[in-house]
Amino acid sequence: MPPSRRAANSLQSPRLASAEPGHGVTLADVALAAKVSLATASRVFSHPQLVREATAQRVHDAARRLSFRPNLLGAKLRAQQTRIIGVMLPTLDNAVFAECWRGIEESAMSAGYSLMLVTSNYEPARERERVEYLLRHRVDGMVLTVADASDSTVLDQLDREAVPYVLAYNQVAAQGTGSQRHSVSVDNRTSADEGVKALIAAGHRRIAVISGAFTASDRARQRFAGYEDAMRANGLPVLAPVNLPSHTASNADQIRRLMADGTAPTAFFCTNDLLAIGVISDLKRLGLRVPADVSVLGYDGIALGGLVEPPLATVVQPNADIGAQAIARLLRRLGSAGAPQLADAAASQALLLPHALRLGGTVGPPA
Amino acid sequence: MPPSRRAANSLQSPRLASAEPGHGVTLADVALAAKVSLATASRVFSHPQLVREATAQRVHDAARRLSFRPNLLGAKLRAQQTRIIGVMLPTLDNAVFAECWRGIEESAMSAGYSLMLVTSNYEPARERERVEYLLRHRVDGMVLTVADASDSTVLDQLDREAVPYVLAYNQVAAQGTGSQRHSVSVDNRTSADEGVKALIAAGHRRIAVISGAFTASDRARQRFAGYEDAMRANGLPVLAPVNLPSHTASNADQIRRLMADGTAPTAFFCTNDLLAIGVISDLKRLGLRVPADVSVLGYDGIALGGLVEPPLATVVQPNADIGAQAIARLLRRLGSAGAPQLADAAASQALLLPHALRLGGTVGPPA
DNA sequence: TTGAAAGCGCTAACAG
DNA sequence: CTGTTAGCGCTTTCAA
Repeated sequence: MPPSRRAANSLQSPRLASAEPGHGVTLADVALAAKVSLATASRVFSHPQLVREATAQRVHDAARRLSFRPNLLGAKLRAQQTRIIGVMLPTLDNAVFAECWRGIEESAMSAGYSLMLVTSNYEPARERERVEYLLRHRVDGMVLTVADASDSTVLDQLDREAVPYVLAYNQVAAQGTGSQRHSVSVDNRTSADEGVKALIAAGHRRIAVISGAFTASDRARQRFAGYEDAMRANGLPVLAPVNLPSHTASNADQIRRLMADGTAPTAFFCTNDLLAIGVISDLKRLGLRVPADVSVLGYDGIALGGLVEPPLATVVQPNADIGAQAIARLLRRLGSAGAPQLADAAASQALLLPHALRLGGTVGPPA
Repeated sequence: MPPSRRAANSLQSPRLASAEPGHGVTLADVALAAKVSLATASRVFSHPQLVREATAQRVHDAARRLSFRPNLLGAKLRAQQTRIIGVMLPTLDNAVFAECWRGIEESAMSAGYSLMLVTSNYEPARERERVEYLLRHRVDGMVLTVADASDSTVLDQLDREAVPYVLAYNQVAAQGTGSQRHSVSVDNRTSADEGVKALIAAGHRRIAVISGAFTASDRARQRFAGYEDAMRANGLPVLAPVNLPSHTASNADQIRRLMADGTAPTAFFCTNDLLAIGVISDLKRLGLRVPADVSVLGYDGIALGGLVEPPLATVVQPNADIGAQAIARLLRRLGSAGAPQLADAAASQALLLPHALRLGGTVGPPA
């Protein structure tokens, strides 16, 4: 048999025996049934304005009748763009990122984009692996949070390959560094500074910082810098940060040691809410009352913090909005695919969203 | 020009001007560089055992030199299977599902499968929309949690189209109903029964159930049934369930009304931990102490519950494992693509994972 | 063990 | 407005 031009639809193709409605029905089948060409059928779905109303209707009818379901794979392969956005977050176990995902999913889906989510668990090695994975899927762009944006091989790679991406939570230097990186975050340092100043305004002088590993989070470092700013501005002693290994386990021993000291702090600034909730419990187990004996200020503004009693005092970030804006910015970059770098170079690369302080609750005057 | 058979690799193809390493390099380029055919190059990656060691090495070298990155789209389209698993969860804002995702991601990725996550927000309409979306992406199968597995158009559709899926959290009737649905969950009714019996053993007689909307969660209904079992078995009065609209807002008014009643309950069984944490706070705001004045038992065993003080007493589900097992079962079904229904019909469709009670903490004897 | 050839399902020039 | 045609990048018979 010569390489003959078969009819658009080969009836003898190895169709699976099982009759799965919608499965195996191709656009060609629909075109055949609607008595139009494959191209026209295609247009009905991708460029409806190019096809006459009546024709479109015939195609739609046929599609419905055959329960046609477009195979996005074919479209993507041919179109050389997947309309998939890769998302890499450290973990979903921290509500911050779960809330962020809500914003991401909502704005991506409503813009007709699909998502592929991976988590890095704050590990740079896993970041590389997961990003490579997203790249193999030919995502059109990425929204991600990396451990350390100022020293990230993954970001370097993305830059090198000119893959459009927008950072979420990671805050790139305002400007002047020449970095073309885009980010959406709050101003970590300034907001932390404000939070700690509120602690100082409440009368606290000995304030300690509890944080996760600095290596796993540039945000934690920036927030610590904000703490330093506030303390220095008030002539108060900057205490060495306490870096706790786990957010999700009791760190009672470390807390006990801190409080046993003659010069125990009267307030804690925790660089994230999850940590703050753990610290509050540890304090309670030590027989200390919050905020009567010790005040605790968190950072993140996860919904759960507002649910507990007393409510967690914290620096609130608009988590869902961070996700939504990151997608929005990425979409803008993807839209102007021509010369994106130049197009919005004037616009600030680092979008800073407003933060808020939620005080009261776990913050009160020193004992 | 006749429909001529061009060389495998067309040099005049519209390559984008931008030099993006790895982007645009195809298997054909690699084959050319390695001086083998496209077919051989392909085999090196998909069926290494079919190709001579030395040849494979040449191909690998060329691939590395050109920074070749396989385009999964081409492979998927041709292979007629995507190795993507669709995952639909109600929300990630409830830590139960975030924890479950961890198990899902880990076992899927390590099996070489990709994931596509969508959330339904407990809304059947959105369930349909999101599932259709996953289907268009031609996922090989799905792991999902639906609002109500016993009345789900989405599940009916999946059955009709013979799409392999495994339910997570939704617990299908043990057997006898003839349903071929697969599920991984704990035994909701039995575990709730045990939890409530523990409350009774602690001395409680008036126990109320606080739950989310029954329509949004068959688990909530099953857990309520477990409560009924426990109460009836002990000759205690079954109180009407209190269905709260939101997990993430204060429901203080409803709680106040309940407690104002002359016959206020001495213990609450909340059908999920998030709810329990909210209820505890509401109780505290009413000036009631937990567990001194009122006991609270949750359900889910989210990590956070163990962090608060006092620790949340609860029925613990192995969330990450539910996700991991759901993937494992799905993979088994996908593997034996031939006659899956018959192959493991003997095995229980409904995998019940062990639960555990975590007592103490917010549960004590009645006042 | 390797190569040639035929598509997977869809889109997008280019003609008509 | 519609049809013809040539692939997107990859896998997989079928032959050699």
